[in-house]
Amino acid sequence: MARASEKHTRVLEALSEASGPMSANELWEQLRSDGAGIGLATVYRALRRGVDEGQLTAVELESGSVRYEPSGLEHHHHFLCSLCRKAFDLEGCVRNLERLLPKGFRMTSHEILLFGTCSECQS
Amino acid sequence: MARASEKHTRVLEALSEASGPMSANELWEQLRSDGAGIGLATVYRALRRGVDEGQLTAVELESGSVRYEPSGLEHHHHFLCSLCRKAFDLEGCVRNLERLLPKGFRMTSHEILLFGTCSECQS
DNA sequence: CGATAAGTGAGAATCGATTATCTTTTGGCG
DNA sequence: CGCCAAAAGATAATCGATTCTCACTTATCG
Repeated sequence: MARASEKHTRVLEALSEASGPMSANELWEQLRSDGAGIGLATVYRALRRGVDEGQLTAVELESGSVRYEPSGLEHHHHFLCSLCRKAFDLEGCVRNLERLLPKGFRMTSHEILLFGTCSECQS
Repeated sequence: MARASEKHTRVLEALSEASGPMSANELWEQLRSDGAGIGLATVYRALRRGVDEGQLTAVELESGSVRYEPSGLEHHHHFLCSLCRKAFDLEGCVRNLERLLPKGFRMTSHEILLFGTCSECQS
């Protein structure tokens, strides 16, 4: 049976404390620099199990890298910093997206992504 | 010097007639089914040159595949059909995106992506 | 008509992300 | 304490997308 092992827990914790969705690699680097001896494979395992068990959700903001965030967050969107490549959660949404929809199309969800430089990279 | 060869031209033409950005593979399949004997490598070459020369722009709507569209289109967004995976251009935009921006962040561009089923796949 | 640089096709090679493998470690329980 | 399934680590293998290689074809220009 699945155990809430320490490494597994740390991956989930890191994500719930993050300011935005993170990729496997970002998590791996952060956890190591935090002093956790953890393998990349373990990070991937934790992410996969997290998604399978419903605690995590995968978000795809750009080609070639999937990021993860805790499930059940309030509806929100993301900001992707062009310099550090980090993703940040944004609050709020916009209205009337339906009016962009062509006739005959049905919309089930949407995504808004802002690009630019984050406050860190501004300096 | 670069020549405007037939194959190269057909890739650009296909893109300018498309109803949305297309991936290398989509272009390849469409051109072949249109009766053009063309290799995948040639499609990639045409796309790369198109981007280099400024006629094409790459857009990344989902992880693992880059799509291309003619440069210089009016500002617009995209719809991605969850069934056929095709991307479609949308007209119009929304206002007040700036208000989503956290303090200290600078926005240089944005992207809006609607998901659902296209009119074709509705039936 | 050549000559030659550009273009093409097909498949091998590469690349980054992710997964599998296999051995070692660890947590929980009798 | 000792057992054993679950976890973890390290690294090899895989996967899909893209690029490279190389032999062959085709414009273009003198």
